[in-house]
Amino acid sequence: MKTFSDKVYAVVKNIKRGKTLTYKQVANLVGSPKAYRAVGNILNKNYNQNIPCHRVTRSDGAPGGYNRGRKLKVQRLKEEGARL
DNA sequence: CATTTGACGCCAA
DNA sequence: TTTGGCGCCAAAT
Repeated sequence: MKTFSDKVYAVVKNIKRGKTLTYKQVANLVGSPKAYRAVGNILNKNYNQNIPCHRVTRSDGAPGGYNRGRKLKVQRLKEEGARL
């Protein structure tokens, strides 16, 4: 299945440790720079453990949201040494 | 099938 | 600088 959501998963899963991408960047990589909305929506409904969605942040520098609590997200990013 | 929602982004005031 | 409003996409209701 090669749908928009699958591409999003692929991109997010492809994020390496210590690397962070913004929703806009992900949307741009999947081929729809304006689908940033959908990116967040897809990750939100598909909170998957095998997908490092905590490495996807907002362009404003805010961590954004998370399905298990933003604190955890920020904590993980800090531990991984991800920089914005 | 139509409408609403959502972890957003950018621009104008 | 902060707030408000608009635009866009996919999935859920």
